[in-house]
Amino acid sequence: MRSFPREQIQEPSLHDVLRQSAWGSRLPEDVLIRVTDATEERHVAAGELVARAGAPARHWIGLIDGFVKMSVTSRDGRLSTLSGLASGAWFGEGSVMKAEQRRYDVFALRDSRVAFVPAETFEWLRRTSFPFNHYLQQLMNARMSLFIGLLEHDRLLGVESRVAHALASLLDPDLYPFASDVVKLNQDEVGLLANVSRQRANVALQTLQAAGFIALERGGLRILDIDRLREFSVP
DNA sequence: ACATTAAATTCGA
DNA sequence: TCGAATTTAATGT
Repeated sequence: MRSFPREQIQEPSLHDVLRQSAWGSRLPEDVLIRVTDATEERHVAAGELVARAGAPARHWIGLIDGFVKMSVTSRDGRLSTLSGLASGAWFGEGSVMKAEQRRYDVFALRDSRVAFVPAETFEWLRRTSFPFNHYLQQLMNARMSLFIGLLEHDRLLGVESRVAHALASLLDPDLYPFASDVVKLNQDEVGLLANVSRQRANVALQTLQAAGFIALERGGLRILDIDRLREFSVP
């Protein structure tokens, strides 16, 4: 049999993960235990679906660890990536609250650890917990600014700015409380997020590197100046 | 689209 | 188990 000398790091338990999450940290322990018990956890391999467009939304979904993209396929089969989601992201609350079908496919871009909070539990939290509602408002507000900013960039700005914004959005503290400055995305995946070809993403990334905003590494990059990256705006 | 380079995997002692 | 050889993936132009 083979042995795996490298990856022997113990994963934190689901309960610990939830307790440290942006919303779980606001809840009393007994509530959190109830939520943990109801929540199921899955590992999703890179390339697999986390959620399927058209399926009923029965869960609020948390990305404990990994990277995931939201995308839609149009009727003629064209694929468009709408947004990437990094570790610590909680999403899908919109469809759950409206008790409707999922609007987007969610694909794992790398192996991911995912938590599924049942809709009933989610609704119970909404009915009973003030702090949880406060968190939800903050989350939805952060998402709103993200998408408005996205539209703005998409329509008015050039490729380097779109790439810059796509990267900056991955460090949004409201959406990803535990984000590190190391973004483990290859240039292909950066291209997907900014809606540009891999080759063009490469050129844009090098421009951003020359400006001192990021440092390129193999298989990823390091964010050096998040503020200037966020504000970077050229037509 | 092609060339280069870094990383991962296989192979042979 | 070590390092050289080969394959594969990411990057740069």
